[in-house]
Amino acid sequence: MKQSGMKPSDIKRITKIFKALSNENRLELFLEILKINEKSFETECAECFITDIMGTLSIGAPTVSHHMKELTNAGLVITERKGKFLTAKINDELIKELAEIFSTEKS
Amino acid sequence: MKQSGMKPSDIKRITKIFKALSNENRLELFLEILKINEKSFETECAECFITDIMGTLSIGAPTVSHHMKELTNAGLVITERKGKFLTAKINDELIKELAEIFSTEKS
DNA sequence: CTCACAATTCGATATTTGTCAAATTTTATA
DNA sequence: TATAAAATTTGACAAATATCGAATTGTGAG
Repeated sequence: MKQSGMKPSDIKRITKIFKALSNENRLELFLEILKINEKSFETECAECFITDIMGTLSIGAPTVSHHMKELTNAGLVITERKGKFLTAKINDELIKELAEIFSTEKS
Repeated sequence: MKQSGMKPSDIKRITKIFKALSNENRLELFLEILKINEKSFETECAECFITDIMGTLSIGAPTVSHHMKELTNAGLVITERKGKFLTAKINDELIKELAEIFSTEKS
């Protein structure tokens, strides 16, 4: 029961995380990055090229750029520029923290 | 990796859940209900009186009412009227589903 | 060097959201 | 039944958000 005594700053940080996941396009971006992250469990190459994902979404490049920044600011993903391209990978530590919030004794 | 092939309707449903948790006051409401839910694991009385929580928040009754409806609509909590009062308990099934989204092979 | 392409920034706009005060409804009880 | 307390509904409004098109920047390839 990790969430019992939560500091106001934690509340704020966590709402920011959930807000980042509360938009359809942003959630799809995140899940896509998460999927790549899982797939490349054995191989250590867990990077994901954002350009590739873009095609599957019905929004323009400026909006994707904006959404990526929100996912990054929330701490959910870590981005890196590879030449012309932007890559992203999952911040596994944060995911672990989120998993704990939803882990209950009533399994 | 439950989230890989997710239907559009699922995406929408899940964004609604995260949106419900993306506001500070609503998250505090939810966590408070969750705390009661966990505490009363052995005893089967997992209900939580909303009036009691209200005092800890700095918003008025209409806003609390509105927030409770959002948590309910998202499926996170189940409410019931007990006389004059409103009680809420956690929808454990949904919490389990959320836990799965964040469960990763990279434990 | 320049061209093409990926990404970002900027400015604008329509929509959604959080909150409140006032009015209304529900329910227990004096 | 009359009152009070809890909750909800309604209507309003300011603030935040998602998205876009246009302009700009960064980068590798020819």
